[in-house]
Amino acid sequence: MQDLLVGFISRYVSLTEDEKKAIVSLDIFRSVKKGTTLLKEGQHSKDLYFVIKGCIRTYYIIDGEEKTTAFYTEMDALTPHCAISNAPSDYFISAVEDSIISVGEMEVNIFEKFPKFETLCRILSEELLAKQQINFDEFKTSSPEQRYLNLLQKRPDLVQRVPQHQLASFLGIKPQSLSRLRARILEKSKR
Amino acid sequence: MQDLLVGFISRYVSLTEDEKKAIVSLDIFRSVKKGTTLLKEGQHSKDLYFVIKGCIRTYYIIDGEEKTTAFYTEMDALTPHCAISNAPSDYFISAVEDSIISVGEMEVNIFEKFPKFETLCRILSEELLAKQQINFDEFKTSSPEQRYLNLLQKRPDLVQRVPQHQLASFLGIKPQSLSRLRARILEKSKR
DNA sequence: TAAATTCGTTCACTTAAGTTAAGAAATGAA
DNA sequence: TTCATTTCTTAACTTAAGTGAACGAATTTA
Repeated sequence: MQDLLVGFISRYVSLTEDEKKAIVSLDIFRSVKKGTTLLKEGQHSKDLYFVIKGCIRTYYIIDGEEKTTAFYTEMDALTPHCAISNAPSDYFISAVEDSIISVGEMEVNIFEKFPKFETLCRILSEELLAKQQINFDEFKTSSPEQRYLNLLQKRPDLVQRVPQHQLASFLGIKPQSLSRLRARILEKSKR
Repeated sequence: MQDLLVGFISRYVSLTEDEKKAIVSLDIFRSVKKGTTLLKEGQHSKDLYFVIKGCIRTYYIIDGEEKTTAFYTEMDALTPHCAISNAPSDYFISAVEDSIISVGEMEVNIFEKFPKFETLCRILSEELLAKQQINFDEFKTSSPEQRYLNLLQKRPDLVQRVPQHQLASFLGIKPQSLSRLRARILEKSKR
């Protein structure tokens, strides 16, 4: 299981045997049940998450309503804002399915101890920023229906494994609108 | 003018006099007229931009229509995807106003020559990623009207200095809808 | 297993954005 | 300065999302 994490990191920076051992010893592997909350709004935490198996999500609670903004599945890394900004978190993180995750700690002087880790973080942030930018641009420039069809192409698994009402807020609409939109698409494809 | 760039960088990493000189000598300051295109779709470029004065924007052309996705004003840094991914750009960058920008080059071994530059890039990417994430989340969880009111709070200058049709696509709507929405808000505030 | 809650869908109705078109105002170029 | 183009607004109509409610299905929990 540790190999997956080491393998993931090795795609970005080459690691010595010692470094591999250090990572494995630093990281804790946690098995979490569906619905478990890993981080709550208002909490401080320096934890970084890497999904080995399963699915976790981030969501806000606005006017008592859950607004899911992101899903993280196998081989996805999640760095909560509060881990780098040391402000309290303004969102929640919880498990969509039974999952196995690796939880790392954001230590104060980690970059001095492991300069390679800074390179890894730079590359990951840059890559993520680029992806995020593209996602945002696509979101802005398309309608809810297009966004749903786009999701079907890019992350077909999500549509299957995630509850519809969570998907809806991820797409920026209400659950009823997602239902209707799907019925509309089905209707079109019949004709 | 160089001081602004050095000052900006100094907020993130401390610089020696030699490093300051190196930055100033590496960077080119360009004065660009309103409407000038700095980067076109399909082009390859390793240029990084830092806005000293004025405003530049990124936009896609989709079905012959311009879709503005971001604005960069004083003290904003813009790292185009193509500069880090070495794929051709899929968007345009152009000046909204007459602007003065600093154009840096993304060199191959820059991080080996200047380890501090890697720290700078990591911090900037992390910070930007966090901001971007929050922006995206806010966008998803609010209506066009809320987004416009939000923009009025957060970047009131943009609403003044940027053409309405560019603002509209930035808000994810059509120019006509923005006009109507503004009229609606005005109507509400009267009553 | 039974009751209670949550979830997904459908419906009717309301609200707001997209679309097409037209005209006025501002801007830029000859 | 004048003409042409672009930009902004308004309007009428169309389309789709929000809202509130209802109901069956699925899932939890007692």
